[in-house]
Amino acid sequence: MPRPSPGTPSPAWTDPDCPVARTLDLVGDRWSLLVVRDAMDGARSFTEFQRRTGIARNILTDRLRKLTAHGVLAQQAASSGRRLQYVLTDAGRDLFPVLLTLRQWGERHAFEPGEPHSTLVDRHGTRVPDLRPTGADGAVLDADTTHVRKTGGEGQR
Amino acid sequence: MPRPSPGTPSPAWTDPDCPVARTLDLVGDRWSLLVVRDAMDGARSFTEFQRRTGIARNILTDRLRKLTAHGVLAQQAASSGRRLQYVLTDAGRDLFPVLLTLRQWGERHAFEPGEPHSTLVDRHGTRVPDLRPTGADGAVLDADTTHVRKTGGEGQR
DNA sequence: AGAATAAGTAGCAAAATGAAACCGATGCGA
DNA sequence: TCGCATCGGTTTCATTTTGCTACTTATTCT
Repeated sequence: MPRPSPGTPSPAWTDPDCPVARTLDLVGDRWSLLVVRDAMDGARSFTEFQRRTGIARNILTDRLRKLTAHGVLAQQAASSGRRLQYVLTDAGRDLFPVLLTLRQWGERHAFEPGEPHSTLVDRHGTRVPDLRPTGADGAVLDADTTHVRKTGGEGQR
Repeated sequence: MPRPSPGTPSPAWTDPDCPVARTLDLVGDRWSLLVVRDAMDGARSFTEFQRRTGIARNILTDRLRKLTAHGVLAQQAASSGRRLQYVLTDAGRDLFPVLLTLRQWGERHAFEPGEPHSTLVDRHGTRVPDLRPTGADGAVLDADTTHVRKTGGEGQR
């Protein structure tokens, strides 16, 4: 088997040095993250993904293939003779914080004040608290208190 | 002017109850989050966004307009007679955690082991630590320890 | 065995994207 | 103040990507 690790996109990366851009190159289309969302919520089969997302079948085929090629999903023969299933890899499960922040932003900004929406809860049924970026010293971080340090070709100085 | 608040997409939402899906409807295309990334990094003008992202000019026009319509960016006449600029709104700045988790996932999974990439640092130049979802009790949360609670049409029971 | 279901494919129309040229309104130096 | 460069787009047109609606093949069920 080749290396499933990063898996370079066809022409090249949109912006090779930026991790945000690379992530978006891999999962930043209209559907991939919804597929991952549903995988986290228990979906395994083609039909189940199709039913939950409502995505067109040919596009779903393509996305499942790309996510697999990029190491986010893996195909696995199910226990009892069933057809094969798509399961999240470690990298796929690691998208949890991304889905969580997308969810929380949506809850704050994409619904009218009293409008109902699904929520994420833990084992005890308690609502998952807002994720807040903090620095090593515990201070809350935002766009104004951080900045991107570009990489010189050589090691970080 | 209508209400800038959420700003319903044309036909309707992909999945009206899901905050993840709504967020992706608003900013989940190939470019919007890169525009927001650059806005957080100081870009203000059309040309500056164009130069940094490399996006086609007509598409950039469209994205800036949509982000503005959705309340992520706002147009502002600059101080000294300059042309008008695009600045992040509160909702836009609140996308910081989303960009951060995308960045951190990319750092972990979209680069070869020793490959260099830009990093996010705080005021002191210290690398921003990984964002970890935790429950109210402080336990680390992931896809296996949480689940989505769907909203019945009526109030939560 | 026969029917229903799963998992795709194929073909085609519609929508989104990208590249390049074009354009009017500043801004700016001589 | 004239002339040129720049900014912030718009237009046009070709290429890609989506989304539908069949159609197909392999399982699974009864």
